[in-house]
Amino acid sequence: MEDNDQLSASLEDYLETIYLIVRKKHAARAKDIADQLQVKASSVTAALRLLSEKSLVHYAPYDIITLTAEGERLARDVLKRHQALYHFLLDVLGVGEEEAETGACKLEHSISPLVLKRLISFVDFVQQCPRVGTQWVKEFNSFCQRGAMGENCIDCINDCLKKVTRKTGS
Amino acid sequence: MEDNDQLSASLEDYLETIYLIVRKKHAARAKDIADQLQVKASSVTAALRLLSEKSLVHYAPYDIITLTAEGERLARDVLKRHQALYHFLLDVLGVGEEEAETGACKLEHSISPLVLKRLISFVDFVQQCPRVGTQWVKEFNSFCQRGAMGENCIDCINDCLKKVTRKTGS
DNA sequence: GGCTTTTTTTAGGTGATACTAACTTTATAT
DNA sequence: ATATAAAGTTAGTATCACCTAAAAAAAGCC
Repeated sequence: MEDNDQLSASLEDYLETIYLIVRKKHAARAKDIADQLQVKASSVTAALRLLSEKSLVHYAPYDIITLTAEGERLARDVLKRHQALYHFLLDVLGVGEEEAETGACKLEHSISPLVLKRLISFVDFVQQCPRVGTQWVKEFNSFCQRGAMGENCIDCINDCLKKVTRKTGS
Repeated sequence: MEDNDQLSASLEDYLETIYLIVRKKHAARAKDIADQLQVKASSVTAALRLLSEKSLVHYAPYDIITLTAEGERLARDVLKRHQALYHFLLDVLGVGEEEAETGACKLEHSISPLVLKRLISFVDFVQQCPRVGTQWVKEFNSFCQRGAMGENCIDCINDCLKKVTRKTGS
């Protein structure tokens, strides 16, 4: 009765898509899923039967589609991976929004729990750490464009120090 | 005659494995590949026929296996992705060696050229930038263990500033 | 209600990838 | 050198994930 095995990348995509549609429209139709994933309706039917066998979706022929509790849990997990990668790609690596989105879509299926956890912490750390922060990320972008370190490292660090001193007042 | 299409993750793995075996032992046998990739010998034969059709390996039944120039080029490319990810996971995110290795193996097939380029630059930048560097990476590790920012941010930045001032002598 | 359109399912096919089992070829060891 | 072991191939099967084409069900409209 239970699903021991991991989901395939494909089924994870179906789950994620259903979750997003349900969140927006209360329930999903096969057509919505097909349009979203750019597959034919018959492929959706096949996927729904597999997900139904694994008790991840409530599905009966011609009926409306929703996620089971377990299905929703897994969908949230996929989405969490997606968003962590998206933010890393966009806010740290500084690739564009579109590239961050497609990149997250592809990578989300092969990132392990530990790497995910670390990645989330890292984006958090980069944004929180006064030694780094947003300005430093911009510095990285200049580095990428120039292909070399900037000249004004000491000024950069000094600016950073001033900012922290001012903020904490010590 | 030419291969327009992208390689599958599976064939990339075969190519990468063959490259590594050839580099170590001059030529590869099907058995080596099967052992390395944890598949049965018959699966290797099938893969070799596909790679041979794409002119990526020199292959004849019962004969020894080597890569063509194009095969080697592609194998190096996979390996480059693998190593970039490995270093990011190990040296920046600070997951262990084993996790970095398995993580790189899984992610290497779904990373785009742009993200790859950025990731390589990023690891480089983190290691070169005086504002960041090795010490900061350690700081990130503490952050991960504690789950919160450290208390001594100003000292941390001051240390960093001193180090840079000393080094450049200005 | 009945007709048309849309949606969904079914049936059947393709290609990729791996498997098992049986067979062939090559290597080894006495 | 020849029997046995190891390595490699072939043939047939299974799964996954997509497709097309055609049938069935549901929804929308007069």
